Amino acid sequence: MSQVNEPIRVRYAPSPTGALHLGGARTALFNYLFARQKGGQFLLRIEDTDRARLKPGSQEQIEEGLQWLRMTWDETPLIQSERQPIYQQAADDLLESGAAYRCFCTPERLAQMRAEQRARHEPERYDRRCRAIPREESDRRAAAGERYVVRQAMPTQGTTTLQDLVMGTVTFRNDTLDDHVLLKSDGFPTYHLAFAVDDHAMRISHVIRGDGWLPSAPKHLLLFQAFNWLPPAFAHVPLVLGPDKKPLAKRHGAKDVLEYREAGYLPEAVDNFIAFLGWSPGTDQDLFTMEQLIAAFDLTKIQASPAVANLERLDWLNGQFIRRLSPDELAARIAPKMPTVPVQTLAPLMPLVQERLRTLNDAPEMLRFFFEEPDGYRPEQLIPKGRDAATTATALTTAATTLGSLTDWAHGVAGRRHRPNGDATADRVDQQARKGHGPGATRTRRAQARRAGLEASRRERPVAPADPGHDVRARDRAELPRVGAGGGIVTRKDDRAAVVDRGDALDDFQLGSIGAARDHHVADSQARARVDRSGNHQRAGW
RNA sequence: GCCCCCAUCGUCUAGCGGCUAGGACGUGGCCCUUUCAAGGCCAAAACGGCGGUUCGAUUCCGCCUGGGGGUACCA
Repeated sequence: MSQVNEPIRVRYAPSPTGALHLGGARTALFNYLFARQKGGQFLLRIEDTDRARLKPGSQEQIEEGLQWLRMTWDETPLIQSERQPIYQQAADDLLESGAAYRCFCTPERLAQMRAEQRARHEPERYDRRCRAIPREESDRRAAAGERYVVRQAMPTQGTTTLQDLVMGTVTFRNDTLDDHVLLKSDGFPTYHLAFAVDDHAMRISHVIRGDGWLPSAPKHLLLFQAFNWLPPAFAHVPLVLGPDKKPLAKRHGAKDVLEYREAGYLPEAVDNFIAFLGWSPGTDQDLFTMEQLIAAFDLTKIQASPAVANLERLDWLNGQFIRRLSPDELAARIAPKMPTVPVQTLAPLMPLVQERLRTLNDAPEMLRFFFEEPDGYRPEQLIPKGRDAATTATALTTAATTLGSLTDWAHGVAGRRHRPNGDATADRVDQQARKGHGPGATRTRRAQARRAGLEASRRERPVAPADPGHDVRARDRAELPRVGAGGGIVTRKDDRAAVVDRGDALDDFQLGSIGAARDHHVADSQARARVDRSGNHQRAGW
């Protein structure tokens, strides 16, 4: 079915009716990976034969999405609306050979016909009335200016079998095939005609497309046959569903892959994520560079069942990729998210956040205390549980004095000082699940918030809702200006500082929220953030 | 209604007649830890149902059920 020794040429053929969504991006990626692995071409075709649904700017949007995801195409995209005469000619050829015929039925008659078929519980398809019109009469009526469409004349018996690279062998009975329209009365081709004509013209070797096309695949095969053309190989990939098991691209999640860019996702993570929607290399490796994806990709390993997009996995992947960036690279990626901060200022700060980021958009909030005055505390917020105002004031004053005397604020990369991983032995003991709160719950709330933010296409994550009566500290964290998020990374430089932050009154405190300490920080962010880069931050390649 | 596709943990998946059914995300616990993370260890969690074929079925076949898609002068 596929050509022997023909060069590999594939295409992604969106219709410009909107943005590039995750499912479309995946179809494009599968095409792209296949082409690059085989040393073939990856082409673009704009299917804009439906003038009614066309959306201006959509093509640019789709192209930008593809570019962001690092999919580059070869050759100039083919625009179907510019090729009308070619389709006309193709339809004429089919008319001539008897593989198609003119249909003069009005939309009203067709509607009535279908209504009757439905009432009789019969399959709804064209009753082929016009197929019986003699050629001469057909020509005469057309010449007289009567409106018509061109329909494909399907064989009435036998079967058509498709060898699909993903779905396997699929057989259709020809008598169930509809004489569908090839050329509309406005002179534009339908998808079916344009598809066959263009894939032939573009010398496409493999058609990798959504499995929504599977039911019409036999018609397409028959069409190639009618033209006496060698058909391409087919691979119908199952669609991507949203969390509600409904096809993606409709109501939920980001409709446009570019929204993922806005939400702070790395293109490499998104590529990795969508590649694994319905495909798996069959190994345990789950982090892949584009090059590795190209090397590992295998059309025949694509799952035949639809995949549900698990956005939590994308969050995790994104964190993994962020951690693998060099600090400079990370700073460059974060820079657009913090337009008021020069990238050189950002760079030394990266080790403070690199281990904790899940999206780039988390960075401004984590780094905020470097650049902003606190927006004010209510005194009661500063008093830890079990303390009173007086002892708290004393502690804060002591902290301010001690920290204020420090001159060197080198950072030890908190949490990374030779800290052997503990081995947990007494594990299986007492695994009572504490539902509703605890660290896990906090994480879940965050993930939900992140997604909520994505849905709303907002940059800012809404503050996690308080959980009254349960985890007081978690609640406080949510309510306080989130300076505390940076608190822990406030530095400690030597034992002295350590003594201070262990000070009696401070043990339940987030050091970073201490204004005096913060002030000191703000005084000289550069010097202060001389970061220990010897840590675990060089992770080139994996 | 008719046609087509699909069916392993909540999710993505490995499996291609004999496996303690493996991995990942997420979840829970422990460890590490001044916070949040990250990391390490551990745990709970799946072959939709019924019939066949076979010495033996998650795996092959059929039916059912359940999803999904198509059924336009949309792509």
